[in-house]
Amino acid sequence: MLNQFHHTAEDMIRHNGGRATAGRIGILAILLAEQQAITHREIEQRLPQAQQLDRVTLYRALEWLVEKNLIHKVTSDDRAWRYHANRELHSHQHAHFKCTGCAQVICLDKLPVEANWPLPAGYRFQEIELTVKGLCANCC
Amino acid sequence: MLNQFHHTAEDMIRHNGGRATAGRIGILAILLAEQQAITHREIEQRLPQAQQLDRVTLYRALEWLVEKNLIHKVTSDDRAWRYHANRELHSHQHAHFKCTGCAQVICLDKLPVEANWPLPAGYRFQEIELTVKGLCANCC
DNA sequence: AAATAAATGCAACAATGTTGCGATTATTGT
DNA sequence: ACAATAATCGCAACATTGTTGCATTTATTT
Repeated sequence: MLNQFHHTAEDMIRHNGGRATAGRIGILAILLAEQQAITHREIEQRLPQAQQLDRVTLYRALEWLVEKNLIHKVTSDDRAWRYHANRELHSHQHAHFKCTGCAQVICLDKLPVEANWPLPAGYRFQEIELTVKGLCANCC
Repeated sequence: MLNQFHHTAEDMIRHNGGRATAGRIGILAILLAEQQAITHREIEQRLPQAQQLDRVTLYRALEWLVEKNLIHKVTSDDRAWRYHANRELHSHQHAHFKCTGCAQVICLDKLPVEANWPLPAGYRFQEIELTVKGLCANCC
């Protein structure tokens, strides 16, 4: 199961001209296997004991993966970034849902908001960051 | 000019049954005078030398003001909250704009998104947090 | 002016993230 | 398979933002 993701992860990394290190592969595999966007801390916890990474290495690997557009970063209100693998079905711009009960973050696939946002004169639009807050099925 | 705001600030605080301390009044006056949402740090810088507050006091005053609904907090991607005075024209829910050049944050008054968001079954909607990113007139 | 609850300031801590730099390792060319 | 090399890693130290506990001060009430 996870092996499958390991293989995919390694491919994705090599296709981007990066070194296929155990750390990067492990991290990306975890993010590919995960339905939700998870934090640095949660990634650490999911890494097998045998291959724990230094915190700095983890941050740098995540930074690299974001740069290469293999994963994306979600801003949240608890000052911790969450990460999620990029899949084709996700348009570059999509919304996120955060449960105010358990802090789980999932991606919502559509972003039903026009990019032509009514900004003040002279302002230029770049992107939208949208988080819907509420309670997930478990916390309801 | 700022005196005007001081007066208003004091009124707002007293109407909410809180103590009208120099710190609270000063902070709220600054936020009332400001067009944008500003950080803890920026508030500190705008406070006159004569009445600098302890960092903790500032945080607690802001917390109180948010609680009393006199100001609101804006989540951003740089892990720092920004604060802005509540005005009647702002509906409880509104969007924010953040300039990726100068990090300035302003409030956009409308939130043209229905509250009936298409969430997964069993999920309950609470609120929307929306930030539009781009360049402000100065940074364009 | 005294009593009292509310607000403040200090010290210490917590969480998240970053920088510099020497050590290690994946990859490439032979 | 081996050596060379640049990319990656790990450690230590630091930065930023925010929080907690507790003793002191202060705005308000009586």
